[in-house]
Amino acid sequence: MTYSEENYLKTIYHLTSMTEEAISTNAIAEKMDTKASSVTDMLKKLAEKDLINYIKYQGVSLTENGKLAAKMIVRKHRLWETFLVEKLAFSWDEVHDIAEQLEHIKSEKLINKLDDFLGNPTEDPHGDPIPDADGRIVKIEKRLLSELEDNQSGICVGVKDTSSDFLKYLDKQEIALGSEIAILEKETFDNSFKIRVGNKEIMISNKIASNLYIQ
Amino acid sequence: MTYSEENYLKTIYHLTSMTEEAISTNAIAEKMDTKASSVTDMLKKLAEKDLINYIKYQGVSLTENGKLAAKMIVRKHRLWETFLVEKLAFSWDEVHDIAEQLEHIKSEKLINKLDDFLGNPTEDPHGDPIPDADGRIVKIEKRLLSELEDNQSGICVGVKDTSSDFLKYLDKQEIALGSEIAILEKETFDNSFKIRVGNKEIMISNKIASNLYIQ
DNA sequence: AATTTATTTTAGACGCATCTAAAAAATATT
DNA sequence: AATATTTTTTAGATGCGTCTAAAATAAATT
Repeated sequence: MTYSEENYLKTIYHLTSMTEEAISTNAIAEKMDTKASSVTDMLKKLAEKDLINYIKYQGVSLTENGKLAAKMIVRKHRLWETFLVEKLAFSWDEVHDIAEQLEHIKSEKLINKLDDFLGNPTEDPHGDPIPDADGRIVKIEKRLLSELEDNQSGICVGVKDTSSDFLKYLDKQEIALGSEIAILEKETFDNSFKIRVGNKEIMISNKIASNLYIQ
Repeated sequence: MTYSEENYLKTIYHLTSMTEEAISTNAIAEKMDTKASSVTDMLKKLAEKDLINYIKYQGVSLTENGKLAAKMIVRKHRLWETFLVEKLAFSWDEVHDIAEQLEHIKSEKLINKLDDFLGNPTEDPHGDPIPDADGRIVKIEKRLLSELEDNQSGICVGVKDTSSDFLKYLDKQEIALGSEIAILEKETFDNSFKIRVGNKEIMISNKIASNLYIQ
């Protein structure tokens, strides 16, 4: 599989997890910052290789082959991210672009040895699950912070938005995976929250609360 | 720089270290298992970017820019090899192909952090020097085992041939970096050697002796 | 239901890295 | 020095992934 094919497959996989319906050509093009015509060309190739189900004008879905292949790319991405943060002391906002390159390295033995070296982690530095060598994923129970009510609390176990900007904001507010977060007050007017993190009290917008996973 | 440009540059760098003269198009083509016409095309591109000195029909040499760029690729290759052997427990005959991929990952920060993580090694698992972040190389004093005479001895500090076949042979004979090797007898007829490694006595051909570096 | 708008696909082009076949230049041989 | 051989370059083609512009289809609107 080429570098480009892998990127398409991964994108389709991620889009699939956000909706029940078939994925549209435009959705893929937008996510990959490319043109719809380029996407169409690639979809033909992926369908030819039995990685996606593709009917002209009807969008696509992953075949079992495609889903497994996509999971293996995600596995590599998340294991490399874990390596970068845990072993090389990168911060969680720096690792995405590098892992984006590392995920295309072809060697099953490498990735399995890396997995062992890291102690077979089940989640990456953003709280996202890492598929095992067979593609199995350990689902963790989690809710968005924005779904909590007054006086409820939980542990931060992941982020929905993994953009560098958002992660840097969290660093600034000293919110990390494992942080205990308690809702002190929910403002009904704009759905913002007054929360306590550690022993600090801060205000966060609903947008922030909608991107933090709590357990 | 593209993946392919980097490979050409690295090849020219390695060929340069074996001769004083300008590198021929054919030499590059043979080493890279490609056609001379493909090489010519690439040489034009590299010359355009001021990475090589190229005069039609006269062969090529690296510019200062090109030499530094090549050293950075070699640095990456050898640091990754070191990582694979030291941290992931690969054997020294398995790492070349994977490092061949990893050497193209683009991130200066990554490679410098990896360097630190490994303890700033000066040599890779085959005894080859690892250029530092500025391209400096610590030259180690070494001779070929085949240059020694009766009753001389030394420590194995590197291999000239890094092919998987040769490395596997060495593993079988229990010869590794750091092994003490003593010449018991040199056979003048075929220049083969009777040597002692550890507490074993074995016969090795001149070809073997000509690919082992001793200090 | 007809028409407008949006989405998706096709057709044809381009850059990159490669190739084959032929031409040009350098080198070796007689 | 002339000729033969080898090396290198050029010319033109191919596959991959991308693009623009235009055509085809689907969805939304009146």
